[in-house]
Amino acid sequence: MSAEITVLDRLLEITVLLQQDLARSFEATGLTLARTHLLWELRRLGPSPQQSLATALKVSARNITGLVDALEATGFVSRGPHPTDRRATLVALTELGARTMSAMEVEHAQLSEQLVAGLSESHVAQLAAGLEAVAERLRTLVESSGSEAAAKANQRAQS
Amino acid sequence: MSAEITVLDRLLEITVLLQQDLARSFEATGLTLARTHLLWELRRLGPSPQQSLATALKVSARNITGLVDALEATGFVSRGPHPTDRRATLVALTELGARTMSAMEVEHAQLSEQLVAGLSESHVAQLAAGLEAVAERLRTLVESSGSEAAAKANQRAQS
DNA sequence: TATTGTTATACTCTATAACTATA
DNA sequence: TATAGTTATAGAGTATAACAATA
Repeated sequence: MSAEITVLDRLLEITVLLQQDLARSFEATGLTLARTHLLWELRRLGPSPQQSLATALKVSARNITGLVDALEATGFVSRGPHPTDRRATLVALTELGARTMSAMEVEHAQLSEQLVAGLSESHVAQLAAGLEAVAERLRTLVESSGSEAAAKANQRAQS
Repeated sequence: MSAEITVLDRLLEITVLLQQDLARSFEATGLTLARTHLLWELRRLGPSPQQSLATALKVSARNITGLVDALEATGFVSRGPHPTDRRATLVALTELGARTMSAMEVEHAQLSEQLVAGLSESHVAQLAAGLEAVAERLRTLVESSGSEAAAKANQRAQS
């Protein structure tokens, strides 16, 4: 019983620590978490209309406008015309943006190794499997909450 | 090599999912993450001066003023005089605040169980041990970055 | 009519600096 | 002099709603 609580508590602790570590690695570039997240997706997707980024980041279109404004002003991305849709703009990584993301990818790989340094192959495999199981349960919870959220809110509002 | 990457990537995914799930559970109460965090600490510490809360949450005193303002306006906490130091105010949970935190504690326990539901006792124990190892490495990284951060920033600024 | 992106507006979290009242 | 909390100011992230240009 207390063992289960420990897993969640450890995950919450790790959540905080990971964010601190990521924030530290951004400091040197002047980037923030939200802006880096956008760059990271852009590297994965290639040049994209803002609408695609809004969907990928699960964030409003207005929010993307602001993030791209800031990233454009600091030289990490550029806006260009969409080849076929004149309503849309294509956001692309600049050379600086691409270089920054490459460096971040290296740091990501280093952190991956450091996190499990000293653990045996089999322990790492077990850990990965356990995390996959936890992630699967969380995915189910979050997805199902989409439909339950409204019902719950109504329930409590009436009580 | 790719196994290590999987552990970090899983943790990052879980980080996002956990925050979504927590946000969902706040929705019903009208609380936000930052305000709930304050209430959670208050429940642990008991009635506290704002300065103690600033230290516990690792956040500026100004920030605490804003959070307590909002929580006071919505009835979750109350401000009272400090018995011996007339400069300080004592922040305490109201009956609503205490009731809300009790409910949240129950949800926390339920989530703990759901996360590892279906896993055997020994798997859960292994998972907890693996997470403890990862957390330990992260703690070391974040602590050491405190002194390294300045040096790294200088390095990159010069290159 | 529907979609893309922007302007307008607003709220939350966060920080630093200056100031007041007390220690 | 130092500390607790507030006011003043600022910036980042987020959201909804109204609007223009284009599909």
